[in-house]
Amino acid sequence: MLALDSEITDSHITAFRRFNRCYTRKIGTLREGLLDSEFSLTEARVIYELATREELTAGEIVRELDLDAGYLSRILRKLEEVGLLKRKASLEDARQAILTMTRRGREAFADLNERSNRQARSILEAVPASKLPELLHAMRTMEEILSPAPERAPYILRNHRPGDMGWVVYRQGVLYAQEYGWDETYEALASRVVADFVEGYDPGRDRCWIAERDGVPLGCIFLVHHPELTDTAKLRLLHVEAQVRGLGLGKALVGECMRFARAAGYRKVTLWTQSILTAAQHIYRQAGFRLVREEPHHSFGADLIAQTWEREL
Amino acid sequence: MLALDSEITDSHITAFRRFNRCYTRKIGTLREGLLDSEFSLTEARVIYELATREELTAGEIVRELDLDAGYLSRILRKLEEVGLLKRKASLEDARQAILTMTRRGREAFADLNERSNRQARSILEAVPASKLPELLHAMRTMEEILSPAPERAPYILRNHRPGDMGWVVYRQGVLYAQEYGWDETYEALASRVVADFVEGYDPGRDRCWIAERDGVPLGCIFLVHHPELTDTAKLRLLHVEAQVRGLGLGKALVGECMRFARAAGYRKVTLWTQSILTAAQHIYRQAGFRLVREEPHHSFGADLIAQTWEREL
DNA sequence: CAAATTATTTGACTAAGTCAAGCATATTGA
DNA sequence: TCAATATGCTTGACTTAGTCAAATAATTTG
Repeated sequence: MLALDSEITDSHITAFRRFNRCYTRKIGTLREGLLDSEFSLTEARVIYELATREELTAGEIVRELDLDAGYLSRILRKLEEVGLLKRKASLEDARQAILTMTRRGREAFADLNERSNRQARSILEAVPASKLPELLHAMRTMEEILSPAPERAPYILRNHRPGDMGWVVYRQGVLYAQEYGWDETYEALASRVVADFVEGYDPGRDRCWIAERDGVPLGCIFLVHHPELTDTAKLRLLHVEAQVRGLGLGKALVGECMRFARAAGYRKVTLWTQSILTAAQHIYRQAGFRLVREEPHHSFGADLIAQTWEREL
Repeated sequence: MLALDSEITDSHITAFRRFNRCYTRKIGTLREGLLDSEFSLTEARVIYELATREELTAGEIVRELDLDAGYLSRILRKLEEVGLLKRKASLEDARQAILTMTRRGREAFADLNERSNRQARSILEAVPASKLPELLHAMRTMEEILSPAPERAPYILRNHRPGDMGWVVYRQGVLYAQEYGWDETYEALASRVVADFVEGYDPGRDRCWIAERDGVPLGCIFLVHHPELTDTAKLRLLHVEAQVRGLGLGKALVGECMRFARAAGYRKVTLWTQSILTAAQHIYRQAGFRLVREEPHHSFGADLIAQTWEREL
């Protein structure tokens, strides 16, 4: 298609430029924080590179920060003169010098870093707490789309802590209301499940995992002991936030669960789900579960088919 | 953890700063587009102001763009010399001059604009077409969150809908964990309360209000019928988000509750709270409640004094 | 109407960055 | 092998962007 070799319209460009204006203004305030330090913005960027990556050469910094080589040369001399930086001869190439920060250099970096953190914090503090996850997610999205960085966004799995139980009920309530129109009785059910989990919590037999990135929760799963059968565990409340689906997060959560179940000595894991939650079914099947029972019912304001899945360990 | 008065963690700050680094770099390439034009970035900003807003004075530009007055003075002289700008005497104040672009000035602006558009387009063209909507959505999200909303929308009180129950548990869990170090058993309790509310919901006797602004929930309150006493209601789960305290939201929520309680025919409203929640006590007292009982207990991982308050209607 | 304030201009200055030439070392190809 | 060329870094000379304080003229205030 020759004529339309892009789908970019004027309104896209307008939106993009409007964002730039808005963000440039925000960033302007960030710079002010460095203003009373003894380093210029560029010097601070150089110090950042030197401090966060060991054994650099001048050329690497030039390429990384896209600086003029002469300018950098002077900056490095200044840093060396004030004792923040040491050069040592490179064995591979006598034209280069290996740059390393001195202890004082690392201190200067720590100070700059602290300043920047405070600046960043002051901006984030002005954001309503409820909007913070949304903001951080939007930033991450932009980064991943704009920068060709191929590395897959890392997430971490951690156990629950205060705040998580409510988050689970909250997000699942919103999610299932949005996607399937379930009413608040689902939240009531989820509330009961988390309440039971917390009150009956036995660290050897129960566990909750929260998947998190940049301090923002992305998904969760629970493994709880069966009320009657000692050798059976129940997998509950699996969900993955809509924006991060397709990264294998669900699979990772279930995998973590199964590892724990095995280590805890369970012989069997069961789970209860709904037929319309097809993405989850795929994950369960992959994890070795099989569907053992189906049953129509009316719950959460909808007609559903409940499913029971099982897997022997 | 020290008394955290915000929920901003190191990982949030790291993520924010990582985005800034990434985006600063992107913006750097945007500037290059102006490099081969005859105007500096600041000159371009001045031209933008002059072209998009008629009848400016120098002082207005100084305030709008936060420039040094002397610097601006020289920029304006340059623009006038090359024939982009005309000054005419102000009738109101002879010290000022009214600045207007000439036809050539508007052409120069159109040219700059075109350049910026091409730059923006070239960045957007590098984005896979399938990711474009996601990118633009993320930008708009950031803008809306970061830039101070122009109109101060007042809050509204509305009844609950799907998503709210979970939000209540979530926010209260986070709030009390942060402010008082309560553990997740508080969330378990709140979960049970909302579950009971939903399952026993009787529209004539029970109600939940969510305070909301711009679609963002800010606080909540519940009024539920007493399990045994027909003429008694219980007020539960009052909370106001930290950022909007001091606006009288708590008072408004309790007031709404009391109006409903009267209309529903209750003769008495009781509530159970903790002695450390002093801000709430003030609201209860103002609303005509009186403290009838205190009792020490250990709950939510803390030593507390429970209070029962009552008010006859 | 004098004193204080405001809007703008001017002169003197500095910080930040660019460009090109130069030097020493490395690499390449006849 | 060695001359030609490329690379890594430095230096000098320069420009551009921006700051600061004093000056000037008009306006407002007590």
